[in-house]
Amino acid sequence: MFSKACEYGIRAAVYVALQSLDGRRVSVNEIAEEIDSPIAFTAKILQQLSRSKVIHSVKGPTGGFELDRTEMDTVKLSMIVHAIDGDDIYIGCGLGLKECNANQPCPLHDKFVDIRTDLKNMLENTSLYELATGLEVGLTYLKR
Amino acid sequence: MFSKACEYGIRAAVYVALQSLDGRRVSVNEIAEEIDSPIAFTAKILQQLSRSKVIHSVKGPTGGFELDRTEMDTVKLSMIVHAIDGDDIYIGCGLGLKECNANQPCPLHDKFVDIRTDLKNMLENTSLYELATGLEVGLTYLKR
DNA sequence: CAAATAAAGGACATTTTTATCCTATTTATT
DNA sequence: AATAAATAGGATAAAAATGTCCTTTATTTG
Repeated sequence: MFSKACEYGIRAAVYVALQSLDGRRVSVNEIAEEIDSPIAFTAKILQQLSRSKVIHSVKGPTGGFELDRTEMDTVKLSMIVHAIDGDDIYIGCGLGLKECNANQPCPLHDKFVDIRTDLKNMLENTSLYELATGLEVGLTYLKR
Repeated sequence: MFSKACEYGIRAAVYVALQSLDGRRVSVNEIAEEIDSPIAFTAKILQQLSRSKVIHSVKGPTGGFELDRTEMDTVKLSMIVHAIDGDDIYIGCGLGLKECNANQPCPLHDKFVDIRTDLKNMLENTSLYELATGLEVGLTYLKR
């Protein structure tokens, strides 16, 4: 569904949000350790997220990644997916046709649109804050 | 969503079904031409589908690929996806966690399950016959 | 100011996916 | 039996995704 990069990206962003709830800024090393992902690859992804304004980065000692409380509400999963995987999930045809649309639909078009609309809505309505608080109260997990 | 191989596989299978409605057996070359896919790669995918009993292959002159009318009803998209992409779409965690399940869910688990259930149902309830007839009456398209 | 810390970024390596090419096998037709 | 047409399958190539390593840049602290 999502690329590996995107999976790591979401997990990383949720972890950053979780720690930011406590006012903690976190390093790439800590993030990779806590979400069980390859360090250097995770660093690249965090760069992307930072450039896309999904999370905030600070260089130097005591630096790291963080999000302020308002951003956690504003940042939806859709922004992360878009920053890393682009908009394939939203606009692409399920069967890979270039010119598939409502006027010239592929055999799967209508059925696919339904599912994708649900996915899109879910991503656009799910904030990092929501996911981070679920983790905080021990309802969900990020490792393994 | 699906791999390129799977996209080609579905398009190829639907085209085979469409032609089989008219009792026509089709060659790899014709299929690749009609669904606008790379010939040799498409041949490999057709081999997979043939080995998985999704379509029927016949060697030699006048040979090619075909499906009988009953098979078109029996063969669902889920079988094609399973034959080519395996069951990642069904069982994998949205965030790539190995041990994600209802007891130890990732932050996205519940929301993901809903969407995936819909996708699964769609794939399991959509037959090649249904897709082929849509093409036949000119409601849908396979190229571009 | 020097040293240490942490992200940014470039270059490269590995793995997986996608794609091609060539030979072998099967089979219909003459 | 010979030929030709078609799929099967092995070997390889190319491209994309994933992953690693090392240097640069920014910034805090002593």
